[in-house]
Amino acid sequence: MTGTDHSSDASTDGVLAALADPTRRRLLDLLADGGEATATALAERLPVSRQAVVKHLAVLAAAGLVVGGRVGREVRYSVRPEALNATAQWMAALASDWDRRLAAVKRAAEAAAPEADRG
Amino acid sequence: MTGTDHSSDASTDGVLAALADPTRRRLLDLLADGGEATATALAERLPVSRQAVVKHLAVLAAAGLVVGGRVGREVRYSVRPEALNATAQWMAALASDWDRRLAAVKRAAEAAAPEADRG
DNA sequence: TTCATGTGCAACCCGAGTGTTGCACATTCA
DNA sequence: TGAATGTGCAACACTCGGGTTGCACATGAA
Repeated sequence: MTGTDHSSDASTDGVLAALADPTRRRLLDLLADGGEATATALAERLPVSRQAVVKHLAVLAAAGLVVGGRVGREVRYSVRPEALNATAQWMAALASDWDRRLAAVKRAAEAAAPEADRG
Repeated sequence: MTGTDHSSDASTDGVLAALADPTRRRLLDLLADGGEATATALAERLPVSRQAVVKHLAVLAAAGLVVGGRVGREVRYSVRPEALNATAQWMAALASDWDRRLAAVKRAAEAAAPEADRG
């Protein structure tokens, strides 16, 4: 029962699912590079239709990775680092947790049998 | 052209895809907690069949997140932190990259129009 | 050898996600 | 006002991932 459950984290869940798709990562890259862009403009730089881009942006927005604001008749999207930062930290914590446990297991094994059994 | 393409990273790609699924995250948690386990044992602690677990473990192994070794007639899986660490760092780098760009954009905007246009 | 346990492989089902197209609505500009 | 541009919504097709079941094969124990 050393368990700290990392498997179900409401906010990171959406971020991980969003980042799993290559097209969405590409969108994030374009947005991070350009600072701001509309779905129509982004679609011109990708091999998919505008509607596909819109759907991807909706997923990214739901995950908190981007935010879109209306300016006149267009909707400009931009990147939002907070959610990504949070997930990066979650991941780093998980990794160090694994390291901790593995080190503990290794120590236990060595303590139980230094080189062979010793009576 | 400030672009540093984070969107297509061969190794992180698999890790992100692997982590996108809740059942796989749960598996990783069980493995990190128990240190080592077989697919059959893991299936008993999850609401899915052994075969489903086997498939998930294959995905995790392909991503480098777990490794399985045969011991007699059973295959024991354990967690491997390296790939996770690498992806966590990739993600942190991406996040700080976003921060950098956004800060630059903000400075540029403020420099261009301190409070209003000034001729 | 016989039985139990654990794994491997294959076929199959099903839902969700990705992508498309078509059209209606909104906004800007001539 | 009308034309151009951009967005929103809906229906549809298709693939793929997650899950299941069934059975064959391998290994350890009695």
